[in-house]
Amino acid sequence: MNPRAPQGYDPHAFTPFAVTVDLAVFTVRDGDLQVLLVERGQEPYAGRWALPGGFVLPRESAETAARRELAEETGLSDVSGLHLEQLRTYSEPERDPRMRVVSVAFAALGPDLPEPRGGGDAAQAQWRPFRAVGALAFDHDRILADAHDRIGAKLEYSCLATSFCPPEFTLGELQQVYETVWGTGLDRPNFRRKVLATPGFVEPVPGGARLTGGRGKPAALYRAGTAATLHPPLLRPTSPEGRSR
Amino acid sequence: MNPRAPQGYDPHAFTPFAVTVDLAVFTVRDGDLQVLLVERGQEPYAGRWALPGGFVLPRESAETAARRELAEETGLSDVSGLHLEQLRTYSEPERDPRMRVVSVAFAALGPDLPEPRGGGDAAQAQWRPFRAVGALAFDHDRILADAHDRIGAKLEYSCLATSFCPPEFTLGELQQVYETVWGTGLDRPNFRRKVLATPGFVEPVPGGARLTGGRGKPAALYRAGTAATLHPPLLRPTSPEGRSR
DNA sequence: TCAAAAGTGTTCGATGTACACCCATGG
DNA sequence: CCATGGGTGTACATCGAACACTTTTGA
Repeated sequence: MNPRAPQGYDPHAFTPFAVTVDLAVFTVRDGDLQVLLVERGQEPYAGRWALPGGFVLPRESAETAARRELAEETGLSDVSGLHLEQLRTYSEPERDPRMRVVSVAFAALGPDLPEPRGGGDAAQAQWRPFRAVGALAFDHDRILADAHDRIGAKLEYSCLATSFCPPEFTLGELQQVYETVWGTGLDRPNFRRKVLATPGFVEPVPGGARLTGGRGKPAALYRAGTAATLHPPLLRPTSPEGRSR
Repeated sequence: MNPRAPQGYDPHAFTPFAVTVDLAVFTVRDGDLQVLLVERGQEPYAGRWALPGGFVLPRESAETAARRELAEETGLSDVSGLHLEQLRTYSEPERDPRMRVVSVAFAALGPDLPEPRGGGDAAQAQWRPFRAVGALAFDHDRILADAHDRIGAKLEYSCLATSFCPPEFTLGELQQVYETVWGTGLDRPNFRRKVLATPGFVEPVPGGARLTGGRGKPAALYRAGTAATLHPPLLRPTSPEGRSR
């Protein structure tokens, strides 16, 4: 805050900025990490894919705006359960060729979300495999890469992975989240022990069991626990690669 | 609305915001964690302490603005070596009673920085012990607490601690950074081994040695290495407390 | 010669890793 | 009865916590 402004800011002391939110929404479908993208309808970057987002309205915070946009873009009526996390703010002067736009970026995670309804205009929205995403509009490549890095890192020391799972899930599904985001394989017995040894990470659903692949032994079901952080962390394999996949 | 906008945004689609930066600048002096604060000269919150900061100018990014403010407030001619890190953005509609202000918060770290020159006006700037900071203006309590949490967490898995040290430092000084920020004691022999076992964390200065407390064996000197992250991390003691202090 | 700070060695339990093995189910 | 995925047991290397001990300096 500028201590030199008399009372009420000097109207010439600041430039007005437009403030937007951009969302990197991830989901795991069919063992594949996917991102929600929209196709731009007009210039600049017409026809290019971009992250969904929009303006922050006069009476809302960036967090509120992000959740509103998330609901609009995914078409979900209840997004209150989805994990939404502020990433960082992108404010390079030239990031939007038209005017000065500062964007607060968010990462959002959800379990196998439904197909998005197309946006109001010609713009369409779609889930795209993360690994196959090409060049995006504006600085959205960078935002998406930062979001993926953050998610990957947070899996190590937080209980975030359960946000990618439905309310009841098997340990195999939870493991697949880690493997899908990290792009590595993990040892199933050790993963299992590690997760169960962390109090509050998951809690068993008493009578639950589900067949996952159609074959094999039915797996026990779990719910997300109350813990938020993982002590000690679940580190991703260091050198070349894990094992089974 | 910006006249450059070609077929740009609908002028009614967005509200203009003022964008500021707020800085939580930490330093370690006399084995104490200190924060740079400014005293506000006028309403609102006249006479209250606040984090330094100011408006983002038309042609600069938030990062550039933060570094400029940092130089102005600390009075240092060269702040290029100081660690500056974006924390998050605070955008609650009512966070400034006068108008809509979105603030990008940064955390900055430096080794035993000089006394700040007072700001141009009645406002004065001072180093204050972090543990003794009272209620600040606006939402700066929250920002400061978030900054401290972030710094503490980053010490665990990054080489950030060297940013609190002068160009050449002893392992005892480095350890004191951890102890000061975390508020715990650490076992010196184990700390030493851990640091030296991490390639690129520190590198020895060939002939260097320094007496730290006036008494005792002179300590070898080290420089910051090239590594940025710590694998494996240097976790802070879990339960009640460490040992020596 | 004592206090204080740096630095080394060693023990022991916890943790992670790799892998062998058994269990339940559908085709 | 075999493939497939869930779940258990175990041996071994590695790491970190705790603490005893030596070294070098100033008073």
